[in-house]
Amino acid sequence: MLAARALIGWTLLVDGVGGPIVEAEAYRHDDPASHSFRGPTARNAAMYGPAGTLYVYRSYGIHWCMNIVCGPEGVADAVLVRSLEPAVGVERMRERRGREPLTTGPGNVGQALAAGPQLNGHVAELLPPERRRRVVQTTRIGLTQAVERPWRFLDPDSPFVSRPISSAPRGRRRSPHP
DNA sequence: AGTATGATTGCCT
DNA sequence: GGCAATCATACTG
Repeated sequence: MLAARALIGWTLLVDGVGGPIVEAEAYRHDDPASHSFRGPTARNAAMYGPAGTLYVYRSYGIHWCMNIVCGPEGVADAVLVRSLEPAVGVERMRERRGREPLTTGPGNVGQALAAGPQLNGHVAELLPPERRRRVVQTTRIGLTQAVERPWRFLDPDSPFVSRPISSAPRGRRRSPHP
């Protein structure tokens, strides 16, 4: 899960579209919340590839979510990409999404980058960070298993994270002046 | 502000 | 048949 922290700031590109990762969650093979917890299946096979392999899965029958394998081959540790900063190919993201936000939340990232089964098992294209970022650690989102494990990492200075801190509500802030 | 619900597919018991 | 690493919408107060 240290890989999840290390990935913050790295630019993820798919077919020339993407941006710096600002929010990610770690899923280890021995974690009840991980798709690899119960061993290999047809769906999670890509998780058993070498580090840098993409694992793309269908979420709730609707969304495509992207993971980057971060453990040794055969181990099936991965990092869920939850949010990016829209940086490269923003116009194409807009066409695909049709609304804001473009790349906040794993389902939205998948749509903006046109993730799908054609990407599953491919090698992720990653570029190193261009600047230093703060990273904070919180609990993960949307889980029913192992909810307490603080394996979500994010850049608290980025406006493109799905939630600034663990349990703060989403949405715009109140205007500062009366 | 919070809470609820439908969409839709693959894997689980 | 039930549920899930989600999102957008509709409703309530």
